[in-house]
Amino acid sequence: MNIGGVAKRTGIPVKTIRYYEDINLINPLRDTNGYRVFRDTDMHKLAFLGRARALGFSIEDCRTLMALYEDEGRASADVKRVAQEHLNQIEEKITQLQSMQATLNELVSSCAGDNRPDCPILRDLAAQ
Amino acid sequence: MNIGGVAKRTGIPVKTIRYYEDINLINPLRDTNGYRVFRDTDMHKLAFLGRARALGFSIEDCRTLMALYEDEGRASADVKRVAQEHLNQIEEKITQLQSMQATLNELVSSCAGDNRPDCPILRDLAAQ
DNA sequence: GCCTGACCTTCCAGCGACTGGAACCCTTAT
DNA sequence: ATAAGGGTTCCAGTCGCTGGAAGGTCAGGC
Repeated sequence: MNIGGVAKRTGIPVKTIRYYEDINLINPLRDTNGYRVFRDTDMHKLAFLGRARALGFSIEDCRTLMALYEDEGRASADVKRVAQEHLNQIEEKITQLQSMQATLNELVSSCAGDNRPDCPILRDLAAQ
Repeated sequence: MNIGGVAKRTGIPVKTIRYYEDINLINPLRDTNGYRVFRDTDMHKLAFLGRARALGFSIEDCRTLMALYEDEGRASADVKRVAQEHLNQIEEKITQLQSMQATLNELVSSCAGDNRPDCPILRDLAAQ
């Protein structure tokens, strides 16, 4: 299958697929005309990548996870560690965003939002 | 005051301050030796930027907010709109991250994390 | 007057994960 | 023969810094 078909099937943009080849996440064959030819294994890998990326794993994490997936002798502990660390980072990020959200919520709801210049949001940012 | 002192006072790294000048967020004077000289207004601007960035506003939002701050004839509605939009994006991001968190939590807690290869995390990613 | 060390300067490159665009080749249908 | 719709490579840009190289400046001690 050509790259366009793969993009349609996996939902991963053509450019992204090419990029994944560039950074050696996948390694499709080439036709005599130079076109990429994707086998089932390539499609599987892309699907795997798509799901891992959707869970927010970094490209390097994806690389690690794929390697573990292909290593029959892996220890599930290694997989779990990667996932746990990623989960921790997500939780940290959520906490951070929630703190921003709380502050912003307060500021936004205390701002009249009319055509007068007086604004508690700017007052807070200027910390007068 | 020189850039080093400003960095210490505001907590904004030297490199970042120079970058802010580069993109015309601030405009410190220059001494005869070429050193940047920061007035109170520059420090104020930097503090403003620091707080806005800490609330997650993009650099372009910061530019807009600073312009509004300096415009005595502003309408608070304009400020509110910027903040509200930003808040919406933060809330969207939180929702997204929480969904990842839920999935990852399930996967992580269902993985034995021992030295055997069997792993529900990889099974899920492979969607076998 | 010189040395050292801590400042300061500019400029260029790199991060992550794509994305857009230019310039060009291949295939298929009309 | 041509046009549309694939495919290819390569380069540049996104965002907000950050690191490093190469060099100028300043203050204090000898």
